Amino acid sequence: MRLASAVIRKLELYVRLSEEERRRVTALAGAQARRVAPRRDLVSEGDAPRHVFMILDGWAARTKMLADGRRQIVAILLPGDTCDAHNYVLREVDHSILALTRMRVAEVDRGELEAMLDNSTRLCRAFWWQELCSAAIQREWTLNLGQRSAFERIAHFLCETFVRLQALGLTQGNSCDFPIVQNDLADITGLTSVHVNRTLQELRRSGLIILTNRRLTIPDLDRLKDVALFTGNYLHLGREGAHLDANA
Amino acid sequence: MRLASAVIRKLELYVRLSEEERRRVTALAGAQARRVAPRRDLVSEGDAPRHVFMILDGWAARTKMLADGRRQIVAILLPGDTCDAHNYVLREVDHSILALTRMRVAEVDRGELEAMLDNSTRLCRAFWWQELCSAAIQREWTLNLGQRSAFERIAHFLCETFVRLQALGLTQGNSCDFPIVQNDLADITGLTSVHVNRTLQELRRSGLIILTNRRLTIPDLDRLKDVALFTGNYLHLGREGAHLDANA
DNA sequence: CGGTCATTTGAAATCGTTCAAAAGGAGTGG
DNA sequence: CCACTCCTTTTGAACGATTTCAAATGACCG
Repeated sequence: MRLASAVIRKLELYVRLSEEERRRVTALAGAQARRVAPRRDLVSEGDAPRHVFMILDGWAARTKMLADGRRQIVAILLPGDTCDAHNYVLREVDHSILALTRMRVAEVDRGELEAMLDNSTRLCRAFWWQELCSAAIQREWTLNLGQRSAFERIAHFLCETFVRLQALGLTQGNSCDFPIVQNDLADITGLTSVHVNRTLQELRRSGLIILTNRRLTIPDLDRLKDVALFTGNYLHLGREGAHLDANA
Repeated sequence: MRLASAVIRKLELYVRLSEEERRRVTALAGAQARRVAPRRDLVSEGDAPRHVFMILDGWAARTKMLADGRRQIVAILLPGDTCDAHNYVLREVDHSILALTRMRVAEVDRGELEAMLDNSTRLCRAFWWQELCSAAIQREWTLNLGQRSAFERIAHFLCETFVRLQALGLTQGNSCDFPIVQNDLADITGLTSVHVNRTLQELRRSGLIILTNRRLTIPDLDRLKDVALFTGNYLHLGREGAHLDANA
């Protein structure tokens, strides 16, 4: 099943899985796949947690709203991401998940996921690792919003997203799909869309990025990282579970 | 042992524990207690994760730094908080933990913690719940920094902290200890300390808070919540695990 | 009583917002 | 294939929130 390949690739950023483990993940993710149209909510604030979502394809955003309508995107979910694996502990979710593009999502039954994890320490660890990485990204976003200027902030988001995609094999050379519109970018960075627009122009003028037609090119990633004060350490992409590899 | 009482109280915000479970937690937390002086790092960025920390007493901050020295406090840790229960999965930590006050901390061996959790689904769930709450708070901080004005932002932080303390029984009527200096408040809210100072004055002038001598009084919490656009839903303090209560 | 750290104040500069409108795509139905 | 609509991007000018820099004041500790 090609469908679940992003999920497997994501897990294997942490640890190499056995054939059997890969088969199981594939079966689980493939069985309950569903299509979602862009701009649709996968989950709405206040819902009781139902299933665990695995993103097979497409981009989504975790969003939070204030009573007066102000909206913040608090996380971007990319192919391979599993979200809310343990949320069933809570009574209701405190945020929404919004499809940014056309998507394919597996809505996994939590019991089945647990059964799978009970059978494999390695998988269990790999899912743990994912969750810790999301938490680390969330902390980095806090830093991003609190300390970086608009210019650095947008540059940082672009670096982060590019590196995340790269790890999954979803980049082509120094470019990648980038389906996020300026309005969303504003909700990600806590800026107005007007200022996002001007700042993007500045990034373009500096030759740091090329962004047209929902496609992003970063001619010199190291230079962009520099201006963004980006270090990838918090993404924990160094195959940190390699000592647990199957068949090693 | 009085020492671990905050830890127990925190866990019991989620689910009522059995005598036996309480005894175990107490033993675990009490055995490896340690004092920490204010302004000392408990954990430094780049360290390999060692133990799990349980805060018995005092306040701490999770901090992240940029290469040029800018610093952001990404979370406040209060008595009863357990941090980094599962961090051992990662190679190195991507942030520091700084004591804001004199503290008492239990440095728990991860194996012992796991052994305890293996023996009790209820405890396991309760620790889960804690971790999910921290993640929810982290998301709320992202919203806070991205969307709220300086005035709302500080008000929101004060609400959140007061409510968290209240849940632990660490408030006295409408006031509580508040050991955070304006400089730290600046690093929490992503503002300059000068602006924090002015905004605090504004909050005082509006009669929303009284803050002197490391002591915070909130004459009308509902009013403060209103101006902060604060809703406590993300703190998940509704005894959400009550259906799992021991002896119920 | 001196020293260190935290709070407060002022004035000028800057970054980012606001409001309003124009220009540029992309898709749809006639 | 054109006309129309909707959505996204871009532009301008004025305004406002927050920062910066520098210095004074106040509180606490040894």
